[in-house]
Amino acid sequence: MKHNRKEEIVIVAAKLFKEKGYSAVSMRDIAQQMDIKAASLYNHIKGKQEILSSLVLHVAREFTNSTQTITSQDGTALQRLKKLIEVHIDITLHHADAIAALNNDWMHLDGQDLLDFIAMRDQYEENFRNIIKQGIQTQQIKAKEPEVILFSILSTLRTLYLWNEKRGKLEVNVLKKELVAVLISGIV
Amino acid sequence: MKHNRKEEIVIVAAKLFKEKGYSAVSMRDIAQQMDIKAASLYNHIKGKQEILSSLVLHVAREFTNSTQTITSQDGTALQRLKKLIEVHIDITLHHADAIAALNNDWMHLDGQDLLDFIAMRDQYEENFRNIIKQGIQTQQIKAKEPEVILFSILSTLRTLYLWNEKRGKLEVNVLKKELVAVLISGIV
DNA sequence: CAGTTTAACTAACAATCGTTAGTTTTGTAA
DNA sequence: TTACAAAACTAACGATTGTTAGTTAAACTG
Repeated sequence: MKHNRKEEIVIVAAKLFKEKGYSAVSMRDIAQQMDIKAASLYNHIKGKQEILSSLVLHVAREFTNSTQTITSQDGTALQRLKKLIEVHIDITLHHADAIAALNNDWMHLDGQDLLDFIAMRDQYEENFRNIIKQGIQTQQIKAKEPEVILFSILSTLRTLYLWNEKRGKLEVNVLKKELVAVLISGIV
Repeated sequence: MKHNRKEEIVIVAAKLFKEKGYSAVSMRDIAQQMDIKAASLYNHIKGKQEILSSLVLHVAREFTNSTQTITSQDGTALQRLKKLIEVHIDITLHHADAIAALNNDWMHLDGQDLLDFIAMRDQYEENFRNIIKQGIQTQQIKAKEPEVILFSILSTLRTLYLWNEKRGKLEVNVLKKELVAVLISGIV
């Protein structure tokens, strides 16, 4: 099956991208990690760009779909926000390496892929922003600057992939509970 | 003065590094942005590595020194935490581009520079961690998992450089006040 | 077993990389 | 104006980059 081998390449590449970034990883680096020669990679993929766009767009779509689902179902702003945080944690734990590329290497996407990514990212943020605004309107959330709240929560969620390793003993459900509590109720 | 020209190079390079990352920016890119040829850069700097280490180590030292100062002065954990957030905001607003490199390109440092950076980063995190633990002991801070609190606040602060541009109208002191409130007291 | 596809290989390409050497221009001080 | 230093230039280097062409060995399919 071609698919398996291609997926292997993407997974291996993601690990390397996470450590050094897209530009600092050569096709020969990726090949070496798979115990083949660089030219052999091209039996399975079109080029380096395809590896990146496979990685980034796939996980970007997951985020976009999840957010759409949450905002289409009913629930208070706070319930939605909690769900959003939990979903973000789930996706991060399943695709830690891909999320590194999504965070740090998206700007190396080309042409339509780049436009698609930016559109998805903007839509995701807009959904997030609307939930917060809704929460402020219904007075579930303090009337702080919405952008500060959005930025604060989103920063934490986006960097979660880095802390996933250190997490170690912390159970997923405990992590969810603690993080939801800290982000929503603060620390005092 | 040699110093001025070298600083110009570092500033220009920082802006490019922020957009595409250290590895994706060539010496020719930097030179072009300064309207000179790449070879001319070497009249002022030793090489590409020196640009990176100037950028990263300088601002890393600022963070380390500020944290040391805060922990050496007396004050409750919460007062220290507040001060730490404010100082972090100040440094970020003054060195937004350098912080991009510090966050994303530190792994491309070489030899002793890399070791020095890691040591400073670890020390910074350890100081931060101790303040939080102190706060939990004195019951100023909720008895949540310290690592989750540390990770959450630090993620937000480290990503602040990205939101600095969008901040736009938001006054520095307003930003400080809002962010301190959100990070410490939560949003409900 | 024969025929065909899959996936590896070697070799090489044009482009670009960081950097060096040697030279010329520019600016300043006597 | 002459002398010197600073800072630009041209040209080129060896290494590495992503990628292609052509070939060979292994693995299915009839």
